[in-house]
Amino acid sequence: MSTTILVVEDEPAIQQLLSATLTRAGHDVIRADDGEHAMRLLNEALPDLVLLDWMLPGRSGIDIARRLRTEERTRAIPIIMLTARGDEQDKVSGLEVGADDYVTKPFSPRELIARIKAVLRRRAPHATDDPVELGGLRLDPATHRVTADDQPLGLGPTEFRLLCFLMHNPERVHSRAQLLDRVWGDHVFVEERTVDVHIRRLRSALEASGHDRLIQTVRGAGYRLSVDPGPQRGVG
Amino acid sequence: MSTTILVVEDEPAIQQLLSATLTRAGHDVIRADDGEHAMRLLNEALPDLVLLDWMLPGRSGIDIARRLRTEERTRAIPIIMLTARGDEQDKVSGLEVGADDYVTKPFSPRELIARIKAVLRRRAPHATDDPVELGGLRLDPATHRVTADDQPLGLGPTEFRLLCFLMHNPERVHSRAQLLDRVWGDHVFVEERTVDVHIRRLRSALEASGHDRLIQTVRGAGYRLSVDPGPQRGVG
DNA sequence: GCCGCTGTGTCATCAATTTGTCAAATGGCT
DNA sequence: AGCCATTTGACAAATTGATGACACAGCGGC
Repeated sequence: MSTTILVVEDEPAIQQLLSATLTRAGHDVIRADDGEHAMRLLNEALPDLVLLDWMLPGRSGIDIARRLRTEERTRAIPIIMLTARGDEQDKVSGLEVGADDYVTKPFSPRELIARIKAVLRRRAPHATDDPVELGGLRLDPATHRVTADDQPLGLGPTEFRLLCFLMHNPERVHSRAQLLDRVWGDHVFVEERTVDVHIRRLRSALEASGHDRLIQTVRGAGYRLSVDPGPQRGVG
Repeated sequence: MSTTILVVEDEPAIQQLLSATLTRAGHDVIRADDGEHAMRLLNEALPDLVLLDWMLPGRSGIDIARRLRTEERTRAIPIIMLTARGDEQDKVSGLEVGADDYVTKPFSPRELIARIKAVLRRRAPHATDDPVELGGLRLDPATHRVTADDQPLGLGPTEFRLLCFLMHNPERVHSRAQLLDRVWGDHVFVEERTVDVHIRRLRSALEASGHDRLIQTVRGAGYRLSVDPGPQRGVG
């Protein structure tokens, strides 16, 4: 998970703790000691999420949040605020300004991580939940079911994702690199040949119903999902 | 999105917050301070959705919900209730009366918007407080009873809510995170693995009658309630 | 107030699947 | 035939889910 988190916290000890916790959880961390500092950093690069202490010297947390929400460029960035325990007023004002969630001090690292994860997940646009159908093959993301001519198929998680991607982007050749990016995730370190293996696994699952012919190999280029078998070599 | 939302909330600050949040999200807002007020507004024009505080002075939220569900004219209007955090009884009674969803206070605006959107999207299904039945399993929100082939079952509170949610949303695969959100509540902090444990408890309660097979594990995705056992891995 | 219950959330551990890689086999193309 | 790209079968490591045990908080009875 290569998400960058901006931590705005004046107390060095807490800042250190936050930073360590987040780093250990696999996030990149940028730190700011106060509002001014935070604003400067925000001008350089936009983080994926802002973790904001509500009680800051000078410009208070609420100011920063408000400003983030005002400007077009930063409006979409999720904000999690750190508040003192039991300060209801903080929570209300924070949520009013548009914070996405809050964590009360003292916080448990696990809880912090969990909330960050939850917020990031919530903001992820829902991948289309509509069923796709093609050449007798039917895949329903919502129920996580696949049928070939109404016969249920059992696929492993990766095969499912692979087929899901192919069915949403049929009639197009996808290189192995593209498939790795889109199906496996951004920058995972996996051999390109591994794609072959999963294509094979997917094919053998489709074999029983003869739907394996939908997955075509384009020599030197990649794979394609198509009802049309395509021309044979030398044939018009 | 020109949806009109009726907000029923007695506390001015919260009402203000709700109104601001909803307006910013592009909804039209009508406000009522109490049950009577709400009823008067409902006589004038029907909103597309009602956001209802469960704890109201005078006529309680549950009364309003019940009345909305009773009258033909208002029966189809989706209801989202606002409950205090962790009030189990509220959640259960809310489901009984037929609320479509609930949000616990304090709530995050983003979450609220998301739930409203979700409810509006699926507006159609969701029987009210009628008993749900599926594959010989029968759950009656009104009496808080569950039977398997007419044999009464004893379930703990959480297991009941879990089963209730699953039976209202069958076939669909729910990730652990989604289940935590929908069954446990908004701002609770529990491990995702805990869902496994409760699924197991629910299963062992259903085991005696063999209904545990209704609860299916979808590896890498979550859980699903369905009569259709689904295929084994690799089988066509 | 004390005590035993019930319901919950966490863990540690075990079992089952899934997955990334290799290396050898296959097959197309020139 | 010779060169490559792709297909396949086999494997060991890594994930992921199922289970049983446990500690603890809340509750009601005594």
